[in-house]
Amino acid sequence: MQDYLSGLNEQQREAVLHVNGPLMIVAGAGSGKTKVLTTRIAHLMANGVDAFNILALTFTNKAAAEMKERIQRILNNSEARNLYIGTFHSVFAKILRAEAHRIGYPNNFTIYDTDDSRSVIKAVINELQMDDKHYKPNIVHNRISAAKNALVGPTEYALDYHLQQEDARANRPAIAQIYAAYAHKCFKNGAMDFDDLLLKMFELLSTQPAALAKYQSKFKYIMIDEYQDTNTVQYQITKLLAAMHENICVVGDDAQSIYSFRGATIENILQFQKDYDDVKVVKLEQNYRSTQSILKVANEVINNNKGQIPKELWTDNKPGDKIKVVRTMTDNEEGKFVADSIKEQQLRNHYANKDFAILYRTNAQSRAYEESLRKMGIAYKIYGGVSFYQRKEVKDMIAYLRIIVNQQDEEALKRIINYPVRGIGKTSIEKLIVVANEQNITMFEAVTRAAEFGFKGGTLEALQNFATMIKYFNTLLNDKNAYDVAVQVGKHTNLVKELFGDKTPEGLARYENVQELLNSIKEWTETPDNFEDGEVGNKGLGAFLQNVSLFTDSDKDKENEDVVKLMTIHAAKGLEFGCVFVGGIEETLFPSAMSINTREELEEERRLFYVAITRAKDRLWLTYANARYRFGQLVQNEPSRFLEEMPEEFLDKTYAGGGARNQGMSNMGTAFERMNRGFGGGSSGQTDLRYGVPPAKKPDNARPSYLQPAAISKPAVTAVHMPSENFVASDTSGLEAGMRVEHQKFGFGTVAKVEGSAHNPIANINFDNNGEKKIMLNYAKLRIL
DNA sequence: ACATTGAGGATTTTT
DNA sequence: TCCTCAATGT
Repeated sequence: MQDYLSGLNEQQREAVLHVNGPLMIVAGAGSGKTKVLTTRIAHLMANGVDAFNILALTFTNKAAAEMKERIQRILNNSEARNLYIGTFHSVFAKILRAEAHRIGYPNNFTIYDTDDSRSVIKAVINELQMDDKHYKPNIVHNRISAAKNALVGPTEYALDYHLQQEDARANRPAIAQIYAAYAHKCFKNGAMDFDDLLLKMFELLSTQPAALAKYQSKFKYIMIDEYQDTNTVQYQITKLLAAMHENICVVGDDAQSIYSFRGATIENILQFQKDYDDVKVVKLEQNYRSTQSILKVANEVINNNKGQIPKELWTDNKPGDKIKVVRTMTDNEEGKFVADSIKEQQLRNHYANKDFAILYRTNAQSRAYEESLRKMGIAYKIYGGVSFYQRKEVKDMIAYLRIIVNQQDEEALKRIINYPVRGIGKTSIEKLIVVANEQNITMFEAVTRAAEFGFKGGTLEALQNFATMIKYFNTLLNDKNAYDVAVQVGKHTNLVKELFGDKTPEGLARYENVQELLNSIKEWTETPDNFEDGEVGNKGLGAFLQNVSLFTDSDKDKENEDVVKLMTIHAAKGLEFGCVFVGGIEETLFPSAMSINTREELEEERRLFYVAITRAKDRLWLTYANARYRFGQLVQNEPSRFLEEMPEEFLDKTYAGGGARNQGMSNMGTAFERMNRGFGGGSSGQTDLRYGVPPAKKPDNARPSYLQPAAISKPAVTAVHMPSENFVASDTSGLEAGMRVEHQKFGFGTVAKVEGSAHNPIANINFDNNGEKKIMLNYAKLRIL
């Protein structure tokens, strides 16, 4: 075992060594939080605590896997695999898989993801004869989800005066009714949605004393990461679980709370000290990640929020470059600037692709970056967006697996009963649903007893064949693992064959996706699990499905792929990158137009901005566009108010694209004008004139100037030049052929020509003593004589 | 029963 | 702009 304490600073060590009693760790961005958590768990285990008695709740599965691995490395054994470590959702799903029968659910319950939930809600709305144009499923779902996260059940919802007023005011008075019907339908389907995983866990603990006692005594030590992002249910559950031993350690940073839309309440972390007696508080304030400039800017920004837990992040790291604040004309030029800058940084500072991240507020912004990166031939990967498991073909396959395991699952049944096409049309399906409701049986039972309900001829035959097939698959569950069953399903249903037959590029991709799903099932089947309490490494289909609904794309991320990463700021939480670009720092986008109505909303946007800034280790770019396409239309945006909250002395403000060069202050208009339109000018017609020159379009296949050999190979300096005493770098935006200039190293010379892209101009200069050189104007210091 | 076409709506963030 | 849903035709 390593000497795991030696690499810790004083506060970190304090947090690791305080193992008994409640502990709150306030961990600033980049302060070594994960290190403390993993070391603390390792320390517990090294001192005889059984891994089975430790519960660690993280924000993502990836974080959990990483922690497990680090603990394993510290302890140098495989005990860590016995830890209960994972997201709230996955840990509770696992527990519920053993306990669900206690609260009336089948243990092999299905987990509905967001799409499934919406689809069920839509069906419920239609069955209630309501209009799904007015009761939009996602609005209704958000409302129900918020209620569940606040521990408000359908009955309480219907009786709550304020909620009813709100719904009435929004002209959606029937939400309570839909909520009740939805909850009932999920129950009937033997299914839980994401929120139910928390809600039903709470129900289990609060209504089943035996279950409560079991898990209270089991989890002697509890750790919760990202505590600032927990919601009411999560809070109540952990309170119940920790009540017996009170060895609860929460880690969080109120400045990074960015999930209130999911019901998270910052109160949980602010209140922690009042919830338990003798809470030990440790603050981790030394940042090991970012340069001083980045940290200064971040601190300054977050100080605009009220009611923070007082703390001051500091660092021993080098000062670092100023933060580049770059304005472009359009979102496309923003994308181009970012791609150009990445290439440039790679050549100048030898960064690899994986050192870069492009972060944005909304997923829709990714397209412009994608296009530019593709044009430049830079490898990239987008995180988030439509996940692998949300693709139609993947969901179809999984729907088969779901109905095989749980025949109550009507949602899965509806999805595949006629896919691939087997002659069971819309009319028949509707009839089945009506029959099922009338007879109070499941839809699948209606299928198996189709003859009793007046189905005839081809339709009856199709239904019977379908039922026989599903029942056959079901018999396989007893002695076959998940992979073998899945392969059988692929064969017998013609699902794989059908996709294979489609030779269009999209069809090919779909086929590959299904193959990839099969591969991942195989991989899962072959990976050993933790063996515990009779739950002996179950590799059946049921166990697989429990896992799959909670997978996200970032979980299967190959850490070492050398690609530029694109993701939303939310998805970037907890990650760090050498170079970070944050795009779209504009009013209505960031802060989002939806979040400027209350102080709380605005402060959350600011925290989000803070999270974005603090992802960067070395270099940070903040970009914004004058105008961007939205629904196919070009709309103007003001620069974000957040830009004005940053201290000028750490900023390097430039323009890019649109034919404009780096502009000195002299061209920026009067102080009054600047103050009244924010930095860089807003949308006034006058400003636009300055950019009226069409950008010098070069053909797409043109080699970027900095790829030309002369720009890469380092020219040998033949004659050293001592700069003149009055050497001051000039604004080179107006540099033209024929001008006389002085360079710090190469001395005096004459400009032969100016070339290169608009925001990365390169001058060819004939130096008197050093011959012709290509000089990048954005970086070289030149004095115009 | 199924494919094609056209209109209309969508963008906040996620387990 | 692009995607989804509903109506229409075969």
